[in-house]
Amino acid sequence: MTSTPPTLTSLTTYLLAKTGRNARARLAERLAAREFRLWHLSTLAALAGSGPQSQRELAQRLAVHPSDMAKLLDELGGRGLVARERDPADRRRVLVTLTEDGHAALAELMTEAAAVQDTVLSPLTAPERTLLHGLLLRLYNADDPGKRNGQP
Amino acid sequence: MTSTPPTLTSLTTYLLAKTGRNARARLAERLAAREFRLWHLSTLAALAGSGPQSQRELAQRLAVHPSDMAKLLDELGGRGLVARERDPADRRRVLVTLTEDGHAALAELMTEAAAVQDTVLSPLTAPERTLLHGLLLRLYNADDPGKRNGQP
DNA sequence: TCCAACAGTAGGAGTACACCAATGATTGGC
DNA sequence: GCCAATCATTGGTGTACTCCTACTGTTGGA
Repeated sequence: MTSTPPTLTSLTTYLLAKTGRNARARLAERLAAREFRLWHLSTLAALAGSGPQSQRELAQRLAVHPSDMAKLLDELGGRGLVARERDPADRRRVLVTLTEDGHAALAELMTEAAAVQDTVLSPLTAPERTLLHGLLLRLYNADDPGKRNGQP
Repeated sequence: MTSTPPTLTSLTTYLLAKTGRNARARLAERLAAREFRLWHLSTLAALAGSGPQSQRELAQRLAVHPSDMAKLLDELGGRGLVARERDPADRRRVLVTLTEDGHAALAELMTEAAAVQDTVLSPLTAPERTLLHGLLLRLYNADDPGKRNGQP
């Protein structure tokens, strides 16, 4: 009875938006159980991936407003997951580093993410998943620069 | 420290969420230029796809709160895109029908949606698009019933 | 005939998100 | 040494969403 109008399901982008939002919501839910939000995961991952960097860089990389990045790092810093210290070379900047606990937390959260992914992708076989990943990656990379700030 | 830093793009679900949200935002933008929102499109499509029906049915089908559906239909009705008349068989219900103008509007909006889709999927070849559509459709159908109300 | 259940409506609450403006500290170029 | 530009931070704004509650009609069964 709750069938979606065929008009909409014929749009690939509709399916993309829906399934994406579903995955996102599921992960957000599990992160919330650990008092985390999606941005926290993204931020930790960015730090692990690109090393210590200034808040400005971090904000730009994640396309977050600098003021929001400050708040995010307050939260992560308060839990000891990141360390903030003034850049001795330029004391305006704050160098953000992932702590040991930060690495550990990131690993945990990524495990959660993998679990969610396993659920969401369960209808697909392993080779199909790789295929999907490849296709999406190409879309993602072409996603390009209409940079409004945005989602984690 | 053998660990390669976990990257977000290695998560298929991350790509899914990102690209989906991108597509969604692009469409929303174009609809906004015509004073429409995504729910309007979904609602019109549902009416076209499943024929005249009560507001309750419509709300359930789209997973919108009934009170919000009332507001949506106010807007669509005010523009002459849907007609609302009491069901003579059960005067509590209101039967919602797509008008001529409603069909026309739906066609226009679907054209917009197709245009957006063409942009978003531009990195893929035609057979790849069909492939992607098939995979997503399977994810979508398995998406299943954890029905919180939600997104258009 | 009465009443519990249901359909639709109006108004508003709560939340999450992206954004902005003002402030203080610091820098580099002149 | 001075000044415009830069970085971080604070506090607050606007806007969508989603949800809830109370109220009006209406129905079908006891």
